Parts: sequence; structure tokens; C-alpha cells
Amino acid sequence: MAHADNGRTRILDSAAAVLRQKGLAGAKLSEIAKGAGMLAPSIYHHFPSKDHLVEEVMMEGIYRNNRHIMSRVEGMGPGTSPMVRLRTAIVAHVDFLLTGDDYSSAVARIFDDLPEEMRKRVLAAYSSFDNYWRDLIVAAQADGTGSKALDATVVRKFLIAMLDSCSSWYRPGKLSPAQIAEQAADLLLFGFAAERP
Amino acid sequence: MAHADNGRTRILDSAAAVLRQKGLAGAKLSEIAKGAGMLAPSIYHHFPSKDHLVEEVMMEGIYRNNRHIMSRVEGMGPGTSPMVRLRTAIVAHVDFLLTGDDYSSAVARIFDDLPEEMRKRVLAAYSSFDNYWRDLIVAAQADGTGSKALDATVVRKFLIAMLDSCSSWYRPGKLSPAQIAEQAADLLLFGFAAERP
DNA sequence: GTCTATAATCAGATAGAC
DNA sequence: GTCTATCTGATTATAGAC
Repeated sequence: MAHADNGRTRILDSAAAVLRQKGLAGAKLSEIAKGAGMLAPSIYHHFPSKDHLVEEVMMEGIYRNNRHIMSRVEGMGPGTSPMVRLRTAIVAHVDFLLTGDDYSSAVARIFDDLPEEMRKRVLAAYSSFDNYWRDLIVAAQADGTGSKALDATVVRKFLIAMLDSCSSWYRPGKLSPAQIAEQAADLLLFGFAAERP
Repeated sequence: MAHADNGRTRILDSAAAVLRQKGLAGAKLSEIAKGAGMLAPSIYHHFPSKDHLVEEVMMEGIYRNNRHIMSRVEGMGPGTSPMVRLRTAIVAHVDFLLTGDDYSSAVARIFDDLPEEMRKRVLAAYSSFDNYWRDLIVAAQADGTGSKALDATVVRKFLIAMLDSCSSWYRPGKLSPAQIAEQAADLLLFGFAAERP
């Protein structure tokens, strides 16, 4: 929450919000600048190009999501079972997206559209996060509560795609973010559980 | 397979392939034209604008996917249980995406980036398909094999997001498209099943 | 650190020959 | 039905005043 209200931070916040909502090509510098209370050319005093700005939003989004989920999971104590840890991670991820972190939502939205070179760098930063999910899944398979019939990589890809999607279709109404998060965890974890009907 | 090799069809095929791979903004008319063996301005003899071309690709993608899944499910006969029908639909959807239909993959990739007005029209065309999934889910809940604790809309959204994602991360190798499809069905359907461990 | 020009670029679209 | 040449508009980026 160390939110210095300087120009640079305002630009990043605005860029995250616009990227989340409009996608990469749809996010015009003029609109980002407007959200930061300035005009487009002023951005260049803080960032050398649109690409640099976008990349910083991506890195920040990964960092925030990563930190949020890890702190929720690690806060449970060392004795917690893999399945409970996995559930906590799923709920934390959905909750974080839906309660409005623009940075992590922007990552989910535009990652596939990033230019080749940037995507490689962002992917590298993302890999520690990816490994974290993989470890949770593998740990559940190792202790016998997660199905070994399912491929850990496939489970991780499907899981993340499913969770990331919710920021694009969720609208407040019948169900709260917390309820969506619980349904996601139920749908995935009973499916991933080793004991089958 | 009525594949008339006329210019119009070649342009549509090329557009679907490029849109699938590069996204909406990344799909340049020059590249689409190149894939159709012509130069960019020639496209305008067949389509009044890029938007019209893109919209036609979207409509065709929805139609193809729709027809493919429905024919596989309806081919099972009227006595088939809702859960088995749902499994068939899931497998058919993943299989269709991964065995390379550019049109349906293009829909999954660029739908969120479409301009507002076009997205409304495409969504309207998509709704019959959406309803088809919803009916399958609701039928399984009604006969007691699908969990009533889960919201049918949430299940549908998560399910489609999960399935659609695979065309962006799947690479031939360890697992075949058919195996990915089976894993998706297992993960989702055991999670959706009413009887819980 | 932000502004008012303005340049440079690029992609969609048009005109008209063949 | 496709081409070459060109136009238009939008958007990123720069120059230089304040």
C-alpha cells in the first residue's frame, strides 16, 4: 500500500486499468495519460516507450499476484495438507482478480498479445509463480489426495486458464467474488481428487 | 468440405489462420492477403472492410464448432445420459480446437478484443451454442448426476474458458489431443459430479 | 514535470489501370 | 479479379517552450 502519488505511479495505475479493460492494442497512450491526469507526451518523461510501460505493468502484476497468493498459503502454517493449500491458493487467486487488482487482471488479459521478445521476459518472471502452482499440484499427488491419472502440467494449465477467465466474465450480482472462488475450488478440487465416485 | 477454391474462400481461410495465431490487432491485411496468394487491396474486391472479414470468420467459427459438437452429441442416440452427453461435448470441443480448426480457434482467441458492436452480434450468434452447453449442464443437475451446489452459469463459464484455453498452450508431444480431451473431461466432470468423496 | 506543436510511422482503405 | 500508386486517419514518439 506504499502508494506514492507521484506521476510515475499514477501512470502505472492508469495503464493497468486501461490495459485490463481494453487490451493491448486498445490501450491508447492518450487514455492512459488521461487517467493519470496528464497528456500523452508527458508519459515520455517517465517511460521511454509504451512497450516499457506495458512491461512494467506486467512485472508488477505478476509480483502482486504472486505475493498475495503465497502469503495467504504460507500463512496457514507448515502442517497444512497439500489439498488445503491448493484450495487456499485457488480462492486467493480468484478473490484477488475479482476484488479488483488491475495489474494482475491486465496480465491475464494481454499476455498472449505481447510482442515476442517481451513475452519471453514476462514468461521468465512468471515461471517462479508457475512452479509454485506445479509444486502444490505435485505435492497433492504425492500424498495420495490428488489423482495421479491426471498430468500435473495439464491440470496447471487448465486451472490457471479457468481462474484467469473470471475477470472477463464476472459481474457483481447473484454471486459474490468469494462465492465464485469457492465454486472454482469445488469444481477443480473434487475433479482433481484421487477418490472417484 | 465443400471447399470451392475461389478467392473469397482462400481469404477467409487465411484470415482465420492469421487471426488465430496473431490476434486481432496483430492480423494485418497484408499478411492475410499473402496467405491467400494475393496483395492487400485485392481483399476489398471480396469484403468491404477488415471488420466485415473478421466478423465473417467469427460467424463461421461459431457455426463450425456448434455443428461439430452437436453432431457428435446427437449421434449418440436419445437414451444417452446427460453426463455422458456432456463428456462427449467436452471431448469433441477440445478435439476440434486441437486438431486444427482455425475458425473456432480464432473465435476463442480474439472474441474479447472485438469492437463493441461486432461483439454484440457475434455474442448473439453464439448464444444458441451457449444455451446448448447450459442445457447439458442443467440436464445433468436435474437427473441428480450433476451437483446442484454449483451454479450452472458459473460451471459453463469456467468450462468454456478452460476448454478454449488449450489451443493457446497445447503443443504436440507427450500427450495427444485425444488425451488432453479426456483429461479435461475427467477434471471437469468428476468435479461437477454430485457424489463427493 | 507538463505542456503545445509536430514529426514519423504504419495500416486500413480508395482510385483507376490492366 | 488483381495489380500499382496513393490517400487518410490514427497513434506512437520527439522537439522545445514554459
